[in-house]
Amino acid sequence: MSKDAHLTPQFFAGMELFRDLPPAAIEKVAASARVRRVAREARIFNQGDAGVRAHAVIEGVVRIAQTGSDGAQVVVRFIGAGEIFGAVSLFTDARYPADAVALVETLEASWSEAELLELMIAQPQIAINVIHIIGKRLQEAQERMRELATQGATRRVAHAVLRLGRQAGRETADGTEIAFPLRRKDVADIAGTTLHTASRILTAWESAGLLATRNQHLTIRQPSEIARIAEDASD
Amino acid sequence: MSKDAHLTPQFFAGMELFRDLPPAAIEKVAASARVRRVAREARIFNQGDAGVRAHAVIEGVVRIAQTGSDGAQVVVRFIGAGEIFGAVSLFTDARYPADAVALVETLEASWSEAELLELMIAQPQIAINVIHIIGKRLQEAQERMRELATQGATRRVAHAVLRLGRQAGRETADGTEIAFPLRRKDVADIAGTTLHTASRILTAWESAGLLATRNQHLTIRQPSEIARIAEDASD
DNA sequence: CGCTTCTTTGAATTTCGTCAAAAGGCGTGG
DNA sequence: CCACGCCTTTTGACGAAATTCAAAGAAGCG
Repeated sequence: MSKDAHLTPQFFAGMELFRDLPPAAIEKVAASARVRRVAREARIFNQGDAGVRAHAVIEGVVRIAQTGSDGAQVVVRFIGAGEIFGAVSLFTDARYPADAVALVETLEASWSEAELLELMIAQPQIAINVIHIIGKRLQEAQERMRELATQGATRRVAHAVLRLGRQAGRETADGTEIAFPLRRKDVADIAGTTLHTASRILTAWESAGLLATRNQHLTIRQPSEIARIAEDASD
Repeated sequence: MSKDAHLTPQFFAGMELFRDLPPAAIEKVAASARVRRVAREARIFNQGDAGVRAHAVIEGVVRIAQTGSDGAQVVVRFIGAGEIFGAVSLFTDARYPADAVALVETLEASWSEAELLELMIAQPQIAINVIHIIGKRLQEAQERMRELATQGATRRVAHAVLRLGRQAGRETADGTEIAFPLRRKDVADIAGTTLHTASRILTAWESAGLLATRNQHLTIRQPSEIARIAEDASD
């Protein structure tokens, strides 16, 4: 990973959070950001931690997962470069509602609640961007709720794979490769099923040539076929 | 229902959306609102409709439900007096992502995207309030996702009932009564199960004296016991 | 090369959805 | 006021789907 090629104001200007801001405001954003390098598998924050900050991934990937009192967990989402996380709880709880773990070595920026609030008052556009971002996530969450409530495991896994491809897909000769390592357990926790069921489904698709996994890296070879399964009520 | 006793600026000032605004701004809010009376069971908007506006319930209750391509649906939430709805899609889609149906006769206010945007630019506090509101909803959605993915139907119904009690509970001699009519199907669509399973569970609780339903009105008689079921991993 | 972590696979069990049908409530209109 | 019809709820039986239990196989790492 490049040392700090991304620590320029240009990077922040390209984030959805800071879209349509004047250069002077971007300077302020860059100046108040705290930047940290995080090792693979390291935790950026834990569910229940106080001292909430707003975070953004500069380079790398972060997994956001919520754990219940019984230990069962769901992957809420993966955060890639330019995306924000941990910001929802800023104005609500003062406690993080989920865990954030780096999937690969990651460079991360963050702002305190006071800093972000000040930026938003000065630049209402930032607040509007935040609404935009979490609005989309709320819609996605509601879709996933419907899927979980009404569809079988196979379709949910198909949706999970497609969503990952859309969010973190990289085109290769072989198909769409998902840019970060994914364990079967991760897929299961996204789709809302068990490690075992997810394994069976993915292995079956692998045998059928719909996708391939090599070293925890998943490649979608026949997106159209997986899309068909995702929509096929008989699965 | 009172004719238009709620159409005063005071009502808007009490909404979370317009919290901490100067009186002059509240006046503007009131002036630009379009107010409508909606009959029981009438649709305020349909999933897929264009021409999105931001809505708020002044009096009554609205059910927000999302329907999949296969017809299966989930109740996303119920909106009571003072709460907003339909606002998430404002900055994202230009299309409503769900249906809104009045459960009882309802008085509803709405603003166009342009109006709300103007209000937010002038008063960034409004945008911050929106973030607060949809942030809470996103957290709730993520909790429900975890429940749907990991818990059995009994616990989910228990959570649904408790959530309803918290949101729309009215204390009576008999216990906490939920302020609006609820069909078994509604409970099922909230909990993410079928009408039949929901009926079995609720009937069993009714026999055990944990709750009562009279004329589609549900009263929670033993919240603590239902809370125990909601947390009990063995259910 | 051995250990740890992840994945695969089989079999038994359970839960819940589906199918089916009857019973109950409420309002309407005769 | 009663009877009819529609909508909602209850209940039973059955079957499919997925979780759980169990164990072995593979792959990467030190």
